[in-house]
Amino acid sequence: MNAPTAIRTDPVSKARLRLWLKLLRASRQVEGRLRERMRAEMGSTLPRFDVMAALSRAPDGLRMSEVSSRLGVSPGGLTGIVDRLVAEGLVDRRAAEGDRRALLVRLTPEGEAEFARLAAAHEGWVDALFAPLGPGDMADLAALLDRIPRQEG
Amino acid sequence: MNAPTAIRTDPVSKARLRLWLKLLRASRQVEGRLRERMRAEMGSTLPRFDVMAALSRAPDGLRMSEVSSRLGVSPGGLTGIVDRLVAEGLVDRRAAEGDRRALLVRLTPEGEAEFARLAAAHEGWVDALFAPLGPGDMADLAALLDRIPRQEG
DNA sequence: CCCGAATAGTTCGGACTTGAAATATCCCTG
DNA sequence: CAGGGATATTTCAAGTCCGAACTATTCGGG
Repeated sequence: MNAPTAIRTDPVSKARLRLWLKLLRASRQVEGRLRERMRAEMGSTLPRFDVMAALSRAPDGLRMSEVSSRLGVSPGGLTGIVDRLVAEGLVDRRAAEGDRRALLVRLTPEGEAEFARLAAAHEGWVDALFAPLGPGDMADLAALLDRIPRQEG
Repeated sequence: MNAPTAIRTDPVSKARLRLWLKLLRASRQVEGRLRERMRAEMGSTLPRFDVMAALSRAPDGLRMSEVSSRLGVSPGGLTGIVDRLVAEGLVDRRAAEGDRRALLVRLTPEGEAEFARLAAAHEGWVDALFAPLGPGDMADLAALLDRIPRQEG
């Protein structure tokens, strides 16, 4: 009678699907708000900000490939973003010593100032968006997210 | 001495920033894998799949604006995706009765078959990616994600 | 030393994204 | 019943993204 073996769609996999959709929605929600404010209040974009954030930690510059892999953006896509940052004078691109294939990309002083401005605003926005989560919640959420597989595998 | 009031960068807001980056990375990681397999194994894309998924729940069709708001994609962007689905014969777009501004979009029989194929594969991929999380973990994660603000606010 | 494989970047084509402007239609109010 | 504001959709420009093809350079083995 109503044999459980006849269940067609495994409820566990459906639950995982719903969880994934929830995770995706949450992430998109936050990202969308950050992008909107970055555009409207700062006149910039998240990809530009991400690249500047990576460079801000490396005063001596990073190779294109290093930025690309750290941000998880494809090398082709990075070229365009850096092109625009260079055109705006926020970033500096020059040959790496010892390897004529590679380029070193670095923030200019203007780029550092601009990044400081964007980073302060960005941190405040994130702080506000995640305010409902207490310290324990944050630790729990971080631990759970760590259980989702990374990279290759 | 060492007055706490002098702390320059609030560690709580830094922790929130790290948490957001972790959430973003997790989400991008999963999405990237799904996109890759959708492309390589199914010859499709996530946006197409998302639109078809929305339509699959509405046998009588949905308005462009309904699909757009359900998926959180801008109306302009939706036009292009639906254009391509129509060109492939997977979707059917026709005038709504009683409102000459609106269009009803619906899966064709071919679209339903294609969606069934994609959905089965997609569910399996998500299932595998979230396999490390047990039922309790999933409930916890869902509850935490629900604490992040939605929509306008 | 030299050639082929690996690596660094760019270029290209195509898809998707947003936000703003333009069109068309609806609906409400005076 | 006419105008005006709201709504539904498309078009457009700009940016971002991927993946594949291409160029340039480096490195390793014979």
